[in-house]
Amino acid sequence: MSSIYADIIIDISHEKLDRTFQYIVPESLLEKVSIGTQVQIPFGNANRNITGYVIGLGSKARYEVGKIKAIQDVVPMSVSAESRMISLAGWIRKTYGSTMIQALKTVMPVKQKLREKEERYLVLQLEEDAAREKLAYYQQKHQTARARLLEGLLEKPRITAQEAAKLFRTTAEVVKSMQEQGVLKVESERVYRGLIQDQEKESVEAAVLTPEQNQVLEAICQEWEQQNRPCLIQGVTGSGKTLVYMELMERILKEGRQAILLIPEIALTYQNVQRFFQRFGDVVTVLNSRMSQAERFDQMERARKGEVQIVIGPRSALFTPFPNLGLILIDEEHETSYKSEGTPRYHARETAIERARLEGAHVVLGSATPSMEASYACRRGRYALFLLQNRYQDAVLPQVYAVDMREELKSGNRSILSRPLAEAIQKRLERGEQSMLFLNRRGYAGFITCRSCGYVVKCPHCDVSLTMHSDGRLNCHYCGYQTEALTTCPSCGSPYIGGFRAGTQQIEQVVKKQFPEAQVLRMDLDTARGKTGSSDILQSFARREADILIGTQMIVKGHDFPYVTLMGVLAADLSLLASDYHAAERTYQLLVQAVGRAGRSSLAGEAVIQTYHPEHYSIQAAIRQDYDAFYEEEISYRMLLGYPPAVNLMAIHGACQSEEILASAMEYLKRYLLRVKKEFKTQVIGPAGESVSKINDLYRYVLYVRQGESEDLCVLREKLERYIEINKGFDPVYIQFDYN
DNA sequence: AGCACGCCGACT
DNA sequence: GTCGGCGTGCTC
Repeated sequence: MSSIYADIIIDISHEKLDRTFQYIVPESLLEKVSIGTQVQIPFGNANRNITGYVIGLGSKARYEVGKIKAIQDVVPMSVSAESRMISLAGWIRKTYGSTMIQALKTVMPVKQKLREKEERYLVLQLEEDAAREKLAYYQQKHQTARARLLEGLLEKPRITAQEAAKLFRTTAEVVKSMQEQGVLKVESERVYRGLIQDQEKESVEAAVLTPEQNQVLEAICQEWEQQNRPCLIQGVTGSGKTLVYMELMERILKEGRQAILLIPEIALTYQNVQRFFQRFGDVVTVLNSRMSQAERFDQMERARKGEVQIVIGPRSALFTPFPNLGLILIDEEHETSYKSEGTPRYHARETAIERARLEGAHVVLGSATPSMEASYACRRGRYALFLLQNRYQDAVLPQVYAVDMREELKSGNRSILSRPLAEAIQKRLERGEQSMLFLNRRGYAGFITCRSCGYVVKCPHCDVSLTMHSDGRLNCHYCGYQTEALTTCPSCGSPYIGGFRAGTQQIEQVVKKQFPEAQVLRMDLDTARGKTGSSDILQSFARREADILIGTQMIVKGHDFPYVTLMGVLAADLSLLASDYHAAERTYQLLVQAVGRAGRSSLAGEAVIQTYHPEHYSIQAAIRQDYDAFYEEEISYRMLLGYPPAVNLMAIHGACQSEEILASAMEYLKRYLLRVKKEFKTQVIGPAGESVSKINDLYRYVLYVRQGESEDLCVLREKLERYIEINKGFDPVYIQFDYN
């Protein structure tokens, strides 16, 4: 009978120990040891007793068997935040496929950065004379390491431990003995960084809920007590979801538990979180991606110690180590930023639900345009659905018109602005109201093509069209490659080569030309650079310093401008052209969001949607603001074509420098999949080149596995991982798995 | 991180 | 000899 071995990570924060060690699980502990268990183990030459965490179990030894020691003891019922987070990492590993170390690093960004946050300073404690004397003594005694350090300290009496170690090659022992001799002192700075200036908690403006909001609130609390399914609040823009969130938080806080609010990165602005500061004061903290690792870690530490009760932040805030987590709220649940792009490719919604399950917390999702996944789950009874249908203070939804750009072209208008939209802008200018123009997507605009032969200029490293900037240079959005503008077509030599479609910059030029008297602001990735770039532009617009704001996605997310009464959507259907199955969903969501920006106050709003496909159901549904109609159309389409959420889909991404090796590797995978197919009732599609088939000189292929019913895809993935590991031929190929 | 081991100059 | 400090390498 063979032993069971456990992979254990040591609870010491040092790069050298940032890996697993294998230990034998003694038979007496077999029952008690599982992934996430906290254990006592002998470590090092002296077998000193330290704590570790089990992050994997297996029956084969990867180390000289005689040298593997045994686990000493299991720490009983370890309820520490760590061990719960390790269980969560285990789930992420199993569900999304990655190594345990990678999963741990997403769940605990702590470990590897721990050293950076604690700035330890070495401070000279002696007077100059005494120090010189000591230095002479060290030199005379040939205590070279101490002499080096002391000499350094005489130059600069306060130095970080890190710097000292690098400059004078000191070791911990030297520092320790000099500290004991009273030559120097170790000061560790424990100042929390990344705090938003403390905000006075305002004398409780008694939050008055509308009857509808109150009803939803009570219904959710009831659900918590009964089935505790994830709750989805589907509320039209301006229905006051935030108020409901705050009430829910209030109740959780009263129970002595903590809450996490996830919001999309792009909506993380000061004005959006200010309301939470006003209501809850300094028990709230905000994380964002502009913060350094160290700053974020400090805030996580405060949460762990119970100094804060509410954390607001993007996807990664989901892993805040609260001692007694009660509620996870996910605002704008449909946003794509909740899906991780790196490894592991976890989804915040699913991961939140798992974390809540592990810790006995609640999950509440909110959106005006829920993802197909969430709505599907509601209709299947896996989530509970709550509706908020009335806009706050009786604001009315804007009037929405679609303009068929084909008709415009037929009647001789070749401008980017249709005549109805131009007229509407003119009216706003006369009335002193504001307009916003939303261009559906940067990157689709500004292709360089030859009008003679149709050649499209592409990046030599990536299979992506280059886009032209205002200085005439050509840019690749994937790898950053830049080149001079072309004057003749490299393919046919024709001089008729140039920009074709409009980007935000071109629209700005057209608008300025057509409305010379108007003040125009533009906001896109170029103008919104830097820490304050985007909020400067938005604030300036909010102060009515401009009449027209032109921008990409950024301008339609969560900002309220009371004097905006017109929203013009240019190229509404560009996102329909994207080649993945989310195209219609994205289009609908963007349009509804854009339309919702107009007329958020007593002034009546209007939205004009310019499109080449006015008959498409996503555009039709957006015009009528009819979510259910959109959902029904879309879900039947997904069922028909076998796309998620109706069907489970797993993508296997392969990348390799050699196209040949990649192609044959993917072919092998396919054959393997077909062999095990009967067992799993799957359908295999591909392999095919990705929509962007080459990035940074790596070729990329994708293979899809489709599966109707159960969660067998995970099992299949694990089988594949084993198959790939065994066969050396896959070594030069990067393979990544992705769900839905 | 903490510990042992081998190395080296200094002191009894 | 042997003591105390230094530098290196290892920890399942």
